[in-house]
Amino acid sequence: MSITNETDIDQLAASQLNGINQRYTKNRRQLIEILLETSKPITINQILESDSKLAQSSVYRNLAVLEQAGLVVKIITNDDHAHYELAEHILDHHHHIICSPCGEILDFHLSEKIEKALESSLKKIADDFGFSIDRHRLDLLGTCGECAE
Amino acid sequence: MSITNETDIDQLAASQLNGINQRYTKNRRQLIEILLETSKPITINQILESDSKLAQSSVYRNLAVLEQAGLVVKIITNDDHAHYELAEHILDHHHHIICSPCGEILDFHLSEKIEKALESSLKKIADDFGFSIDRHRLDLLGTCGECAE
DNA sequence: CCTATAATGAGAATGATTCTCAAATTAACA
DNA sequence: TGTTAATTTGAGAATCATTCTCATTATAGG
Repeated sequence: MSITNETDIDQLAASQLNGINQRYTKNRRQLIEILLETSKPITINQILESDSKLAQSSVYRNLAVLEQAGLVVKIITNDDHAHYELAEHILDHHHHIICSPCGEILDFHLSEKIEKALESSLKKIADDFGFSIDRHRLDLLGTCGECAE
Repeated sequence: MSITNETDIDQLAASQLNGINQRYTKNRRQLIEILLETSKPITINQILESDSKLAQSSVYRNLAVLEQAGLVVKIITNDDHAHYELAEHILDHHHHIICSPCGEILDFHLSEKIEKALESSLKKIADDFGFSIDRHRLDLLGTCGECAE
């Protein structure tokens, strides 16, 4: 499942924002667009560089709102600078491969078979711990080819 | 593989610190001890509360050194406050179940079968991306029983 | 026991993120 | 299409976890 049609995303965004009593404003729409154009998670600084008209404080605030609405996911690594990308029901379920030296993050997919096995395993574990689970995340930490040279 | 004997850990710590030209001092030993006593990842504040004689700046500095030496792992969630625990060759390979509301982190284990399947999958993926991998991490994000009430 | 080198502690500095508040925008309705 | 009330915005100040500084203390190795 993955949404690529612009209108669909706008409707979805408006609806999910509405669900938490927030408006789908021009600024918020622009953030969604920027994230759509990028194929990998990006930092606030990268967002600011991509359009100098954006106000830093608004970007922070709006990404937080979009995250609350479930439209955007904030990715924290051991690096400073959080990264942001669209939620999985807009992109699709995937995981992250992270280069520790340079901080770059790329998306990868697990085979459906392993993903399924993992999920059922995790469900059982969550039950044992008395947790209700929102999501899982799987990261590969290492060094990219460029940084290794 | 898991080390519980105190002497063994001291030898290991001394050796790994020595490997990066660092000493196994009383402060660093105490941090290792505190982490050994705790069965789950803890924050710097929790460490400071457990012994008021510890200097905050030294704890930060020494945890960073212990991390470089490969003795300690720093865990970043979406919460503020990083958590720390002993490295996997001292404890054992495991993953984290995180309560988003309260920030608590607990350890869990995957069945050996799934863990193996996952690892071989990840190895292939890393190759495809031209990455060399240090480790992987798998987190379950949700709400613990207590926070759900 | 000396000496050179590394570690410590207290507090200052840093920097990503959050907060504040006046101005601009928007939604809803007449 | 105006009017009004409520929300969002932007610029800069404030916050706070973490890192840095530097004088003092501890350590290793002769």
